Amino acid sequence: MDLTERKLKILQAVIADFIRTAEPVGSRTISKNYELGSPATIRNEMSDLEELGYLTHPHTSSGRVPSEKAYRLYVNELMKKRELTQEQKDAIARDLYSNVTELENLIERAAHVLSEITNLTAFALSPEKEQDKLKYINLLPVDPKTVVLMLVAESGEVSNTAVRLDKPASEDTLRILAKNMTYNYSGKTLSEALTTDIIKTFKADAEAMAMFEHNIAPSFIKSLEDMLNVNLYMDGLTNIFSLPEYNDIDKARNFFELVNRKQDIMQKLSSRGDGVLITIGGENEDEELSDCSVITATYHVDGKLVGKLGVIGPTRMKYGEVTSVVEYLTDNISKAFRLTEGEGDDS
Amino acid sequence: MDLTERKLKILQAVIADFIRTAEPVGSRTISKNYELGSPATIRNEMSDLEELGYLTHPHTSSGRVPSEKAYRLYVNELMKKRELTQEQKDAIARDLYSNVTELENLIERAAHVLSEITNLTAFALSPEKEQDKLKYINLLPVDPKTVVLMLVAESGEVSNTAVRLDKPASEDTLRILAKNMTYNYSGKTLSEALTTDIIKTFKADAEAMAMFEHNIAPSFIKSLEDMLNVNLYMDGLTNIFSLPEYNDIDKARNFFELVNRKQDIMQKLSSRGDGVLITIGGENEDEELSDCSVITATYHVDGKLVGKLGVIGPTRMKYGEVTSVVEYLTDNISKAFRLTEGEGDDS
DNA sequence: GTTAGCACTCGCAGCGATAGAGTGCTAACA
DNA sequence: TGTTAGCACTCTATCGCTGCGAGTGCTAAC
Repeated sequence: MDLTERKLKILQAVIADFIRTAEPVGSRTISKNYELGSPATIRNEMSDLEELGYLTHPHTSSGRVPSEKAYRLYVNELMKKRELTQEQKDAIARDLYSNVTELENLIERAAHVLSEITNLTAFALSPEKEQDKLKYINLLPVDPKTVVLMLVAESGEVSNTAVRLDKPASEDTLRILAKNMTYNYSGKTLSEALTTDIIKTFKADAEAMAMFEHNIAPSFIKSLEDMLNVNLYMDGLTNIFSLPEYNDIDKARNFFELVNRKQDIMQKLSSRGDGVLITIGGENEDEELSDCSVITATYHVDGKLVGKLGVIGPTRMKYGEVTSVVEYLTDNISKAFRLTEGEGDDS
Repeated sequence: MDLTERKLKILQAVIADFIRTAEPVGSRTISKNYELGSPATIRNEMSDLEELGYLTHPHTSSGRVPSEKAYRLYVNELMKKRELTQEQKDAIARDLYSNVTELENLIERAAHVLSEITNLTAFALSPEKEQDKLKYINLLPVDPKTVVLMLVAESGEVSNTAVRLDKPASEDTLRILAKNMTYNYSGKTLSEALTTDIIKTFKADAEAMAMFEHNIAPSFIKSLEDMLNVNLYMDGLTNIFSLPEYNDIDKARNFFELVNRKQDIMQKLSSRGDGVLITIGGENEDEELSDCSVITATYHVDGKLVGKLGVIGPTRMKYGEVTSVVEYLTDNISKAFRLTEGEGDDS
């Protein structure tokens, strides 16, 4: 790793140029635009860099292209995180908060903003809710044989489902059931609630029990599952059409088919580590992503809810810029939601 | 329009062949595969058909391609709606009902199934809810300064929002407000509720009024708007990559950019008429759709909720087959939901 | 009215020639 | 010893040319 100063500068120049133009970079170009010596000198240095594995050659008589190793070095040491300008920050904030009332909404917007700024395909996962706790459960009569099962979580999320009953239920019965449920489940995390054997925890008369078991419990489980569900938002899919690496129709097709498998994508993303994480080309375990880079970051809401967002694009991407934006966005989501939740926490 | 029998048959043959192969159809092909005369005869007839505007010529020495006028004739008179086989119907039903509990879910699935069967891009709009009526409104205390505003509509849809209050509210106050709201709004359609001047209809003490006006009314309006919102589901976007007409990267790009503008698409779709509707190429008012055909159909739930689904694809599409599938699907959605709703209507 | 035959048109794949970008190597220079 | 100018060489991309094949339109015969 003991590259000379000049080699580092040349490498950086090649990477910068290639990221900008997507064309192999020749020695003359570097020589002209940077004060690093004559084309011949640059050539010699480039030749060394190639031997060291930082550059490659599409064919003998073409310029140099950075290897994954080069990008890795760039990301770790050379790249400067470009701090966003105030204007950019303002623009992001404006876009992000316009017309947003719910977290899901904010997340969706974040994916949108991210794709707009980076000109890449962006995604965002709504928070994982394993740690969210049930706070309050209620059963509300709508008509004699319909009740609404309402669950409120500590995060503020509310779920409700209309439940059909086999026989009419008295308000009393409902009240008892709801009380019982709240007593047994409030304070439990959603996943705990889901794995608790529901029936055993109950005390009520036979009729109420039967109703609970046959009508309410299934809906309760379904609601919990729904609340636990993580949503994936994607945006900027068509941005790849502007990238020369996807000019080939088959490449474009593969990309779309990849990102269309939402289940796969969600799994891949959620298995990634925390913080800002950059994986380049073959560093992605996934064969299909071997010529893409993926940048993800984690946002936290109230130190409990955790979600991810990021971009996917060709290995040639503006790592510095994208990283800054992704960081800024995750910070802002955390802030925005601590704020909303905070309004109430002081009571 | 007084085409001879043979001309009609030839036209039909050309259309069928072109729909299958996407290649201009030559006279020899027709002559070999159908008993309609020698190549020379067919050529003469084709020449006539061209003069009448039913066929065109990409260039002098290539086969014939059907014009939009030809497709229109085909759709109106020549095409046989291919009744689905029992297997196909079963497969659809299986796909459609697997794991479906809510209407939204069913609609989303319908779009999926439709795209799978037709190999085209399919979309489905969730029902318009202007005619849905409010049935029941409730305000439920969660903690001293949080209540949940719950709206239940006659269609069974339930909406709720957590509302933060400026000051704690007593259960009594909430009960009075909820009663008042139910009294004033139940039986009103969602749009009526939205246009009713909310404050005027109220009678309550000053404090309750203030709380209603500042905290609850805005959430109420938002909830109504949410409930009125129509969702667009699309599926099978990548199917166009299998179509030769989208082998050109620019064509593909345009298509994706078109269907990505969801707002536009929704507007275009909802402004279309009822029943099964086929628009071919230039018949679409929209410039961008001028080389596409669009087939939509309307589904009804309980004779009240109305939504649309359909496909979009090149003018060369299997009109007969697609029409049948679209019809079968809309019928089944109507049935499926009359069923679910029906369970309760007998009470 | 139908059909065989034939000249003609046009798109397309394959081929070679050419230009241009860029390298690697050698030799000279500081 | 490191740097640089010069030059031969390599490889790609582009253009024009050619020949092939598919298909037409027309004419004349049936």
